[in-house]
Amino acid sequence: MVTIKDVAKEAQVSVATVSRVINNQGYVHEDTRAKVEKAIKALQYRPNNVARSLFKKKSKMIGFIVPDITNPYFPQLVRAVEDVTNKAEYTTFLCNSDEDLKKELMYLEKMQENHIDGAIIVSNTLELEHVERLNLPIIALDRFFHNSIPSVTVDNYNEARKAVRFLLENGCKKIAHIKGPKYIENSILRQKAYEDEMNEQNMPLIECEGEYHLKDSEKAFLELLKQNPDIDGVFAGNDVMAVGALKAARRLNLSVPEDLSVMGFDGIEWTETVSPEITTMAQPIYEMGKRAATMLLELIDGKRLDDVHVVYDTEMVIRESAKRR
Amino acid sequence: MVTIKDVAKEAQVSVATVSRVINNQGYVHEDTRAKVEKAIKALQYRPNNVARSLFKKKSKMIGFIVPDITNPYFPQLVRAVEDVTNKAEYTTFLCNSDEDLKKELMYLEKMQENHIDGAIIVSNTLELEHVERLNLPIIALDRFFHNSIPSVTVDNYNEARKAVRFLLENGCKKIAHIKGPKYIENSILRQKAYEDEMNEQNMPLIECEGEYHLKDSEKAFLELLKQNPDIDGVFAGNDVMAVGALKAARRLNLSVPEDLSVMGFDGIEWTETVSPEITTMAQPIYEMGKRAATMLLELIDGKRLDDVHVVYDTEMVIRESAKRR
DNA sequence: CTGTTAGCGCGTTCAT
DNA sequence: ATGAACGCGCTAACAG
Repeated sequence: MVTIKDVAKEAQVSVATVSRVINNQGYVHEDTRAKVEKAIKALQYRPNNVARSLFKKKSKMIGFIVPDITNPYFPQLVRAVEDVTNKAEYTTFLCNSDEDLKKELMYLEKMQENHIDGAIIVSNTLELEHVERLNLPIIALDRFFHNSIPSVTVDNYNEARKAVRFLLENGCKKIAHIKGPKYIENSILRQKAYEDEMNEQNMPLIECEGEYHLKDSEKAFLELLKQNPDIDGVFAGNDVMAVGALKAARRLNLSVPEDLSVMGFDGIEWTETVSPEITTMAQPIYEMGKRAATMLLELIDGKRLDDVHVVYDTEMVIRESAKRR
Repeated sequence: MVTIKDVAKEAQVSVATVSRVINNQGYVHEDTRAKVEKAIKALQYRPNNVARSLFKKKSKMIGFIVPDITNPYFPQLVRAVEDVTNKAEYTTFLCNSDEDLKKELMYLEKMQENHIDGAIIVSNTLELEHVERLNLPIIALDRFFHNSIPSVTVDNYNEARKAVRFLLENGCKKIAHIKGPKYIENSILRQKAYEDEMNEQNMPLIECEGEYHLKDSEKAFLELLKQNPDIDGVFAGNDVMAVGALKAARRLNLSVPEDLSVMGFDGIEWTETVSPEITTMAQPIYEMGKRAATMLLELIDGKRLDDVHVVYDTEMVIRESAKRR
């Protein structure tokens, strides 16, 4: 391994001078700079970020904890975060938590050990103290975490109400809801929105559990449809489950949207791959990831955040599965 | 920050002793060990992996370069790699290259600077010298890289031939192929397989360019169908493009598989979300990621690999879009 | 403008 | 069984 010392020797200067050249700071004569740069090139020298981190207590690395990268919602987020942090010369550690507290804690420790400069987390299981004791800039993404932790989310409740209202306005008489997991904040808010909207219209609640998964949703909703053949609309807690609903409908030879209107939430690409394409409340996913990353970098730079809790609206993307009458 | 020194002071021993306890090596009296462990707990001490890496020249981090995490094939791979490396106490840096040589090189430099212990790469653009000068264990995944770089891939050529043969055997008379990008090895092999199989049967080649993307594929294949209404089978270079083909068929009101048989390649989840579900040559994606990660760890541990170039078969998953007559 | 030097936190000889 | 001391590669005073 070629070190700063080797470069110094090659260029016949001191290590300090080399350091000045690398970091582009302090005075250094043009001629010496040229000599050093030549030596660097000749030796193919790359500064050792580990040594640098040790001294600076800044690693230029950030952590990102997501529940499960194979859930199509998250890759977009990861992409956005990486695009932003990268431009600022940061690298990103990715961690899959499986919504498992133990794993999350393990990852936090690892991050701490590696001296990361900050982290973005998508979690409902971690508690404030776990995060606070890192004593590091943290941004909560996709899910609100705690008042004292800056966050980037969508207005799940109000946007979900809009979704249900859309089904109502278009003449659906019996609207079901496919719920997500009980322990996920988002999921609860979307469910509550459905219930409040329905109650306000004095309409009966018909629900089943889809666990944010395709197969679970398909199965549960199939049962629900069998028991309630007059269901003519469904609001799924996320797009993955909306696809499940579509599959269930197909099994019973129901036409969408003629017999059944299907409404999703999230705006993932799946909604465009299926037929009919699914109407959904699209989150500005990439934008959210970008924002969270930008905020994190600001915190790392010691700046203060303009908005601590950023809440986005969704965009209702009307497609085939539920449309204006 | 609490360091090894603080622990030493608290436990009234030397740093060397604390180090011995942490790393569980060398002799240390049970009583002193207890004292040290108590101090560690009291101070909530965590060893600083940065300092450790500096000394050991081992960071317990590995790099993983993928073209684009939003392509549904890769999250599975990422998942598998992470699951394996994690068990061995490694953390994974994720990098999106966009198949862009510049980005890939930038990432390699970053990895080097951060002193990673090894890397897994999915790339066709990098050249041997770029990778070799890292002087680090490297595994090529999904795409063969160079004879001297261990790899984990599927037998693209032969498995693609099987796919085409399946369409032939089931009576397709005019079979088209939707090609992937020209610069990706996999894509070329699958195309060649199609061409060889067709030529062997003295059947005409009908091709269009799908770029491994949904929209591109849909658009290109739509045109192709218009010009060749008698196409009754299509082998898409990957599943994403197979979905595009399905959408194109729907636009022309063609029934799948009655009017048109559709065959994909990869085995991503999309093939199950659409209707009809797509017949595809499913790669053991998770297994491949696991294998690559395992191999990398073996190399890092200084072991020799049993198989340097691992080639998997695919599994033909016969579903609705193309089936036995 | 440039060089010398003292650590950053840790692991490891080498003594004891 | 334990401690003192050196060095991993780098940066930031401090001198000159």
